[in-house]
Amino acid sequence: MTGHSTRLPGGRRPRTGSISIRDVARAAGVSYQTVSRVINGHASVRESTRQAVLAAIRELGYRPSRAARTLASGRTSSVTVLTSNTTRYGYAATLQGIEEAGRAAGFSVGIFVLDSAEPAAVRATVEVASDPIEGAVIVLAYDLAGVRALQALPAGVPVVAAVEASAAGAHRPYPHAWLDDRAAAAHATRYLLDLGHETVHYLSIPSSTKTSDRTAGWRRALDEAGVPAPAPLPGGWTPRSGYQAGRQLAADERVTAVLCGNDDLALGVLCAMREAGRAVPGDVSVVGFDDAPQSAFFAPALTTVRLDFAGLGRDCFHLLRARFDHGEIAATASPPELIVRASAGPPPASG
Amino acid sequence: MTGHSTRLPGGRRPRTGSISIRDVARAAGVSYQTVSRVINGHASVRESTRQAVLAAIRELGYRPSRAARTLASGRTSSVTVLTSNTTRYGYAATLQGIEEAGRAAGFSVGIFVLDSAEPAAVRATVEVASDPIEGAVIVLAYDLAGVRALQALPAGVPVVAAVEASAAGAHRPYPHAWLDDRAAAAHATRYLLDLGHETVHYLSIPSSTKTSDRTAGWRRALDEAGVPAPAPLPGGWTPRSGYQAGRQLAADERVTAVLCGNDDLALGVLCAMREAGRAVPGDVSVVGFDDAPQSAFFAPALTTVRLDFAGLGRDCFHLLRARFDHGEIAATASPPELIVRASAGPPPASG
DNA sequence: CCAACGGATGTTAGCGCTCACATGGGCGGG
DNA sequence: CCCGCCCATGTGAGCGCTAACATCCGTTGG
Repeated sequence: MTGHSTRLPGGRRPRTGSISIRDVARAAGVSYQTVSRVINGHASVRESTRQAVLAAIRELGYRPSRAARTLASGRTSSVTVLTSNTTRYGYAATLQGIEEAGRAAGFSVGIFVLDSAEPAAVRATVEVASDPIEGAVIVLAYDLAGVRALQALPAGVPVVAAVEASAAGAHRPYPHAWLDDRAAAAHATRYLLDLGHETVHYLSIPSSTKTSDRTAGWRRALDEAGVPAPAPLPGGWTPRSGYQAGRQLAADERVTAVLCGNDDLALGVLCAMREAGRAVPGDVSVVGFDDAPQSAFFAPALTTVRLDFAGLGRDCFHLLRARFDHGEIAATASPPELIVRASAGPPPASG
Repeated sequence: MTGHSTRLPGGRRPRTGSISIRDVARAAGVSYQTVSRVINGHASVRESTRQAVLAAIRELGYRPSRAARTLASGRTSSVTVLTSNTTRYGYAATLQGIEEAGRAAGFSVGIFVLDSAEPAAVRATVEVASDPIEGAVIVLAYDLAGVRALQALPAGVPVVAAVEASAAGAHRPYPHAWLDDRAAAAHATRYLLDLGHETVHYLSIPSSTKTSDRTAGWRRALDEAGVPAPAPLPGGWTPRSGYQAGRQLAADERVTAVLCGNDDLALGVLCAMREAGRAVPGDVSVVGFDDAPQSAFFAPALTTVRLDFAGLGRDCFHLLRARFDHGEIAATASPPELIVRASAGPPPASG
């Protein structure tokens, strides 16, 4: 027998070819702990040592392993965002905001999309998405799937939610950030009313709850003006859905103003009106929601409510950190703002 | 002295409160290795044992730690996608495709956005994004930032790229997936030519390389038809950019057909034409690229090229896995397809 | 001139998990 | 009736890193 040259019990695969902190230490002639100190910017490392380590790092092309670091420290440096969609403007922009804030703080952000609002499916996705150590989660709870995800999240997972306007009385057991789309909807409705319209119809996006906030804002404005609220039309998210609803709206001579739950819906409505020979804004005014980059170029240019989704995303991230670090965070999202363009005007002369 | 009750050297914080495989093992009365086997679906675990372990898992609410698993196995189960944007339709849809395929395979997907194409910025982002153990990266190299990221990626990082049509002769040192937008551009151009237009103008998106593939396809179709190619107009990504270029185009009586690098650009052009009193498609035909969900509802409905970004995303992911697992993957992305709607028609009667 | 100090560095343990191997108990065949 | 085999399970090691502590050294002040 060749003795110790035989594979010892536990003699291991050299597995990954990646260079570790130990390789760097060897190259720099220090202990690996010193390397760790350099990486983490700890004080009390002599400048010459630090330089030697840095040189070794560069030479070997060493990059730290996030997994190992997370495991060893117990501190995570990544967030997972749960969303039902990545292509819709509001969602994508929020995501981009989260990523921006996260990257600035040295966090990596992961995404999980909720394919369906089906409780079992949501539960399954949530299950894998909520890692006990990678932990932190941001849920885009603009819709049913998101709200359900929030509920399905195991207790103890640090979470913040991006939600529709926070209801005054609603108790939410998790930190959350929101854009005041309730006030925004009220504002847009009032704008239309002030233009002289007798009432304003509302084409809604699918709601996350029984009472959508945009719907609530619209209804409030109508109530305050003492105007009876027509039944809101339930819409989807897409232009197609807006188009279908738009055909109904166009067929009804009495509708002269319609507020849409988002710009895609408004685009569909615009298309349906054109097809039906109803002039916008001559015969009917339409106002959108979100101010997607395209909306200024619709025919006619869409009057809409601008929402600072990226700011909301950043706020969500900061809220998450605040939860662990300190206590205070300043909101960075701009308040909603009505962008007046060409798609809304006074009602036609004769009623 | 209370003896061993004093903190031993190395006596540790019980740090994370999270339940580990060992807690489950204790609860189920087996070794932690058996728990590991159950989790990983290994054979040779007696059914009764498996059930006991499963019960313990449920009861304790145990969820495996991805970090620990990755670290121990050396195998990663996550991908990072590098992109310069998340809101643009093509990017967002590709991302969604990657996520879908990834989730189906039990992978988590992270994103890093490249804020700028500035080499130093790209390098910095790439540096943090490429974890030596989480390793795998998909780059959305539709633009300069993406292409630079590809170059800046440290050697040894497993990477696949989503690129513009693969140039026949171009040697790419990494696996990549693409949609044949070169052929698609040629097809769209030919369509316009066949409609009777003397030539076709091209409004390009910013190119990742000196020779964009969409541009190349357009030029090829023109060459094949023996038609001189007008200078392509350099555009950006946004409707605004399309609008600005569109004003120039509208001012030139000779342009009767314009192909746009994406639908946003086309939207801007449509807007500019309308403003200039040039009828679409009566006076000038415009064709877009991508087939965003909005495009069918533009005024007029946009004739455009549909690109299967989600399929491309899925392909990228599978390519990445194939690199390590087996060798073959079947493309799932649908080929580009010209969607004929209302924005293109024959040129005006008199030349 | 030596104790006490403190800055720089090394040592030990272990995060939660997987891998390679060791072990034990039930079974069939000689 | 005992051996060898295999299935089920346990044990030992270590993935790359951080935290806590130990140690070593050159100073300084009494």
